[in-house]
Amino acid sequence: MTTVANGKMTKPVKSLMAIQSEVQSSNRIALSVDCVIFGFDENKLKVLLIRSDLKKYQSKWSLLGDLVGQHEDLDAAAYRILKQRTGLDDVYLEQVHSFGSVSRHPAGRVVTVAYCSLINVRHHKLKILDNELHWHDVQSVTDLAFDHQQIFNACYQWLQKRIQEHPLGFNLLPKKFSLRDLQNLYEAILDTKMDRRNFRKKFFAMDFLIDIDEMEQDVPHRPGKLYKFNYDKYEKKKKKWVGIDF
Amino acid sequence: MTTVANGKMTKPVKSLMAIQSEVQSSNRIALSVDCVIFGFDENKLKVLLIRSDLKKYQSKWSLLGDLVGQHEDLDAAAYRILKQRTGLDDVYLEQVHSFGSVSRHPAGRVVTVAYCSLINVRHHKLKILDNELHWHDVQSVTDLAFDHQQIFNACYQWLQKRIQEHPLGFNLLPKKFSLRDLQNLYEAILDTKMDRRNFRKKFFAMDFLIDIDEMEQDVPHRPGKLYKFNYDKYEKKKKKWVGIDF
DNA sequence: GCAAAAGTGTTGGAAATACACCCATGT
DNA sequence: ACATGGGTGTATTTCCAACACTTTTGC
Repeated sequence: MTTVANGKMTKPVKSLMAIQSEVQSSNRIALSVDCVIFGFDENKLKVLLIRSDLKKYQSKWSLLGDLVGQHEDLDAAAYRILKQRTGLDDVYLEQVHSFGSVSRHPAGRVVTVAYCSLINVRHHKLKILDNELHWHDVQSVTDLAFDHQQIFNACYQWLQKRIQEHPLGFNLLPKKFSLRDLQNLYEAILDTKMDRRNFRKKFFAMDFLIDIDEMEQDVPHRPGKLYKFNYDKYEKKKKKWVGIDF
Repeated sequence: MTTVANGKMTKPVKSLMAIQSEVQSSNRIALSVDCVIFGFDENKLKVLLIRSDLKKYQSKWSLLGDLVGQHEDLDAAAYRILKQRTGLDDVYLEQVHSFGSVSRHPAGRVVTVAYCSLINVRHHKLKILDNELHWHDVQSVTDLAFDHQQIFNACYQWLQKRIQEHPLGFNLLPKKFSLRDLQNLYEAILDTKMDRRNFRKKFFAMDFLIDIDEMEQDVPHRPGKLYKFNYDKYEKKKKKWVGIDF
């Protein structure tokens, strides 16, 4: 980081103190984290929303966010918000993008960093239901508060792209799942239909599924086999991708 | 954004003023932008670096950055830095990632947002050479100041992935280029060798190159044809990608 | 005429797609 | 017995990788 303000640089070197004073000057900005928390239930992709804190947006839904503390790592702030809202802490979480328009927040300048999290809805019951916290179908998410619609859209697109390249989807499923569950997940997220046989072939060919020799229970049809995802094997085999593909 | 600090939320709605006071409270953080500016020259991928401002890092190179102004959009800050350092303003620029470890900067808490820019070295002469601003081979970039090595690595990886999926590379080339130029660019960025015939076939099949019916000049061998990239056609044809590919 | 890189096609293998029938279970 | 979805195999097509010779220019 440099400290040029006008493009004319005269002193090649600054003392630590000179920079400290700039960093501590009035030139500081409120920084928040907003979490887009995806879940999967009843074969639909869901997202966690709350009612906006703010009167101006009282009737609108918003993402889960909070200011980042002075002495808190950015990632840590995201984990804190997740923990506070869902009670979970060992979850998938990834930074997606930062949003910093001057006028994005009515209370003043707030730059926000968006994080995506994928959690298993069944592994956790929402306990803190303040602000009407609950799951919404992603299809029905419109007109969020602030610029949260834009943030949500960016994260949803990110997810769609991401699950095609990385095995994130498993975070949304129970540890044991059937191939049908897996396909439903992909179809829901990508909003598409896939051929059942080819889907199956593809995943078996990847060789990251462990057959745990159990079957579905209480289904009104022939039960399917259950599998676990083999993270270790995936880590070892990750492909190096070289090819051009616009 | 909400304002819960302890996970127990009592008031479901806050006034704008209540939030304003939080945003304006001491809970603010210095925010900077760091630019990783890539160029391509002599068949090598280059990056712009300066000497660190800071005595502590006096012998080290660092990225080009500056604090974000109170009333400045995040993207605008990145464009400003580019303009100040390179004199260019109509360039490719994209946000990559934010870095927010508490201890990443010795002068205090500074969260930084990394941007990548791709510019054509020939279209611009560096005029402001303060802090020994100049181009470095990416291969030789090691041991940057602050956490800039980490930022640089993230941006370089981002670039490698990105040029395989999107036609960014053309920003690094002159408007008119030969297929050899294009292949050299890809080989330099991806640090690999490609088959000339297959490369050619691939790009012609994409059908985004315009044959401008000119030839290379002053080359000591048979001159190649020159092409331009057809951005319009690309925008129309962009593929929708559905497929699983870990 | 020689050096250096441009330009050009074919072939074999791998992967993706499309597609239809039998099987196991619950009701 | 029937309804529901599970499980499997094959033929076709498409895409990718490997590979060698002729052409044009400058020197």
